[in-house]
Amino acid sequence: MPVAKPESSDSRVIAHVDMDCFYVQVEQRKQPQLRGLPTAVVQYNEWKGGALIAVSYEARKFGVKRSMRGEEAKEVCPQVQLVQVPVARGKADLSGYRNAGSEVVSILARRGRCERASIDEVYLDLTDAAEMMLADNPPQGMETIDEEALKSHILGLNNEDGSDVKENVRKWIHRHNADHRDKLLACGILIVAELRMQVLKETEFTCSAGIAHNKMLAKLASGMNKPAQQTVVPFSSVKGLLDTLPIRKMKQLGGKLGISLQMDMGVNTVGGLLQFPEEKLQERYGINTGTWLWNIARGISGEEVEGRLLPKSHGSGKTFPGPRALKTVPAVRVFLNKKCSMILSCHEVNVLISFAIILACRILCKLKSIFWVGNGKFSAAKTGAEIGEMVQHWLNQLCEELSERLCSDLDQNKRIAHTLTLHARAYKSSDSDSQKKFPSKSCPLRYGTAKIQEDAFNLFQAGLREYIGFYGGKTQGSHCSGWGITSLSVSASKIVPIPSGTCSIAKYFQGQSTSHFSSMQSSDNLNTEATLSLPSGVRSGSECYSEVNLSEPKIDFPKEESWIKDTVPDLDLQEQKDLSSTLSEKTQYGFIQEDISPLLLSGCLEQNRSKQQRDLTKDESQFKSEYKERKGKRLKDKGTYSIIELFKSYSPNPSGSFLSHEYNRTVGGTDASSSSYSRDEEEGRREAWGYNIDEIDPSVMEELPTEIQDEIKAWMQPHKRRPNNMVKRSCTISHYFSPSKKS
DNA sequence: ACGGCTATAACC
DNA sequence: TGGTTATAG
Repeated sequence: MPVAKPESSDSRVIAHVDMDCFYVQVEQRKQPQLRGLPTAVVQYNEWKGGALIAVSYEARKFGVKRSMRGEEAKEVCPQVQLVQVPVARGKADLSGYRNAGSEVVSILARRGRCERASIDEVYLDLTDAAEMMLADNPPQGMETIDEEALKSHILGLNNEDGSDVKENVRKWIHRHNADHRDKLLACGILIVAELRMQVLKETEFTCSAGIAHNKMLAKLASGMNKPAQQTVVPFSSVKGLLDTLPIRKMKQLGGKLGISLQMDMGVNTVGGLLQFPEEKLQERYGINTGTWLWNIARGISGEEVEGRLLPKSHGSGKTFPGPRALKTVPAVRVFLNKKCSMILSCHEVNVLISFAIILACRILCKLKSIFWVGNGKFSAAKTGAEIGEMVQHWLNQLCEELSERLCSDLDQNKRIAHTLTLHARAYKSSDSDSQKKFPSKSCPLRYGTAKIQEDAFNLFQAGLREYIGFYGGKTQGSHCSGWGITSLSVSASKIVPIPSGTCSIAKYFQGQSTSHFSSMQSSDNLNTEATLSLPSGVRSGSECYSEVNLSEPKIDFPKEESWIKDTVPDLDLQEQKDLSSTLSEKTQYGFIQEDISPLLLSGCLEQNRSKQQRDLTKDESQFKSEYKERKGKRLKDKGTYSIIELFKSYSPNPSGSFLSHEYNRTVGGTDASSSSYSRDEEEGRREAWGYNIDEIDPSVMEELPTEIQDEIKAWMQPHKRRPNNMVKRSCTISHYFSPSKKS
């Protein structure tokens, strides 16, 4: 798993910054009266006081630990303040913490390349900043050293008998005879101290940091002195550090690999690895892991700090542990059924009363099952159909959250996700292979909450078909009863920035509209060129996505309302092929530019529309005829419309445009800027995508600055080397049009 | 059959 | 490739 990347004589300055009990700090900022008190953040308060996921340092003094239950925490520390994780849509909502993390990242990114390693951790490459400082204003010549920097811990600095620790640090920083690497680290100390103070000042959060020559050592160091302190690993103290470092403390070695090292190789410290030749380690753990191990034993780790401020994927999930599993036969029902049969078999009881009781039990069960769907309290259900409803209910919640997050990512960072993946865990109580895993499934991601919900549910059904397997129809009815779902999650990945052309055009308009674009621009945009410049025909026509099998028969559940629906509008076979080949083309590397605007429109605008307007989507036959029509027109489409639509979608209000009405009319002949869509306007909006390049008033172009004009011109005649392009694009657009079914 | 919810990366 | 597995906080 870890990949080898040797690099000797590493003179970089790398920092790892780790927020102190981050969730607690976020809650304390919200409720300042909690500051200084033993505090813990807890999620799901129903069962034994909920599970702790973050513990303040004050509370840790009392022995409160992560992964305690709320009640346990109260036992060891009665005065502990328990704050609940916010709940939205029946699940924990971490968005407050994610946003707080972004605040921090935007500050830490100021002095060098910055990699967001998790919600509360970043790596910084401060080499350039340190070299610059060394050249311009070296610490050795500074009169005073910042107080925060003086509080640093420098590994290997001998602080003996009551000597003034800060004074020792000051001397270390000031040393003129230090080697170049130590001097660089001295600069790193000052820079990181300053960054940490800025973080504190601007966000009220404290953090700890490690400063070293590579990521591995910086990470190691950041955890050594917490909270609110920083630790430095000079080159000279690396060996001493690793020689005694328990091997499990090393990142990546906290799991099975670390256990294996201990058990199979008898190695208990990182330094203990030194005795093995590289070949031996490779032989045992594979070429990559082997070299990696050999290197870390020597403190070598060439991993670069990636310039990435934003996450690579978004996900939303929920577990339904044990008793709460989304399962077929709930305990309560079994219990009641037993009672019922006991009563029935008891002769002295009046038959009429028996029936009344049974009826009452049935109603109770029914109520519970419905109630559960309403507020998530009960997991009672009895048939596959009802499990389906529960799954659908939760998937809808998860997809809603995911969609919301995708939309803000699009808004704030101008990025689009291309793959939707569904994960689930399930159990089968009766069957032989009960430990069989529920397969995860993915498909192209279409923007828009309803579409994501629909697709996710289809993915679930595809997974379920595989998971349950097909054992005949009716005879097996009873075998289907013993299964349940213990976790569900949906995630969006393959997130790429909108092409730079679009971005620079967007920036031009940014100047004209008011504050629509938010501050967090990622350095990821740099990747855009690379993405776009990749040769487009590289891959042969092979499929990019394994298709969810679209034409499988429905599963027969015992007595069944078959809740597994057909998954796609029934296009003819050729059309389906077109669609899928489009998908593989589209998602090859990045995407075809023309795909953007349908995404933007059908996605985020739709999100802003009210729910009752959602049923405006076209029905299936309309969709099909429109699809065919577009197939016919494809050669006329040149991609122009997508520019226009893109502009519209950048408008500061939900539906309107920052372009003037005149502009809209000129360009599209449709006024799409009213604040809500009527059915007609919806139609107009759709039709707008069909604009022919010739329909655009040339004067529109002339209003733009020349460099933008050039960009657009280049954009209008793209993909010369790829005559097939138009066909594929056309299909893709139809794909985005595909009607959302009810959900 | 309670440690929940995310996220990343390597492997095949 | 997508899907699985390991890892971490």
